[in-house]
Amino acid sequence: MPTQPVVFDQLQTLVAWLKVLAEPRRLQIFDLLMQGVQCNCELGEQLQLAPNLISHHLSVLRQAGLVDMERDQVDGRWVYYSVNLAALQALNATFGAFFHPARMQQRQPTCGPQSTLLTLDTIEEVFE
Amino acid sequence: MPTQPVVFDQLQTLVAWLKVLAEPRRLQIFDLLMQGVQCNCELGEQLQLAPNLISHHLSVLRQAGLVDMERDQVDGRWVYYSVNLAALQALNATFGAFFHPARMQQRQPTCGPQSTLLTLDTIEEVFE
DNA sequence: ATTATACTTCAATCGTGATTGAAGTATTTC
DNA sequence: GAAATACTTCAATCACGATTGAAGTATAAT
Repeated sequence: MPTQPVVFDQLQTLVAWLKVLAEPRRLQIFDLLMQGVQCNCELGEQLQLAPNLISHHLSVLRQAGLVDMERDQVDGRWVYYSVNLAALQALNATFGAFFHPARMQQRQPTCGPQSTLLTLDTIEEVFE
Repeated sequence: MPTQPVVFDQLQTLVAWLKVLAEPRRLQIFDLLMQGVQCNCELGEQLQLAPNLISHHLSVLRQAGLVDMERDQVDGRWVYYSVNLAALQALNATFGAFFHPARMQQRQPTCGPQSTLLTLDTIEEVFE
């Protein structure tokens, strides 16, 4: 029985991130925040989306640690949102590692007729 | 009004991929296929999942172009699945580009009190 | 204090997609 | 040709999450 290629926890973390980002509006919001700090109303105007929806999506992004929030020092009614750089770096590194083409391996199925075919890799084992 | 940072189509494509992969079982299946060719039954045994579910997830992965399918030449009842290398490369490149930390930019909100504060970038424009 | 603004939270509805179980298909073996 | 195997497709249920609308909160202006 082959060992599990990626640790379960890593996979769960990756799925959590993917779930958060696999939503058009949310990905757009994230993308807009890559352009720099923005407030709810700016995002809403650009995406033609109601403020409560923006707020909701931002909270999801925030819970995932992908986005930071900061209240205005002068007028506390305003809230500014930005991408969390550390999270972005972690995200990028994890994605890059997981989906790196070099991780792909050669392997024959262990069941079906193919499993009995000899490959260049296994043929030497037979003669031992 | 700022220009849209990423073209809508690109974003949709990315979301489509993310949706497909943002599912624990599916990501596990994809991860297992990174180890090499496998058939339905092998995957099912490793994940303790019914064959029809495996089949369903594989068809989703296949529709997204991420996974290829091949019938056994000797015994056509057996079907082998593998990761599509070109798709993996495209995926990796797109993710890498989108989530690259270097894409992050400095920007001040255009509304709220912050918008009236002068920055080093904008202060020279004022004197023109 | 009262009102207005900017945003957040809550409750309810709606839709998409995961899961389940059963029927269907393709292929090989007897 | 009939039975068996490996897998696929279909129909139905279930659950999670997006959306909506309304109430709630925090802050500032009057």
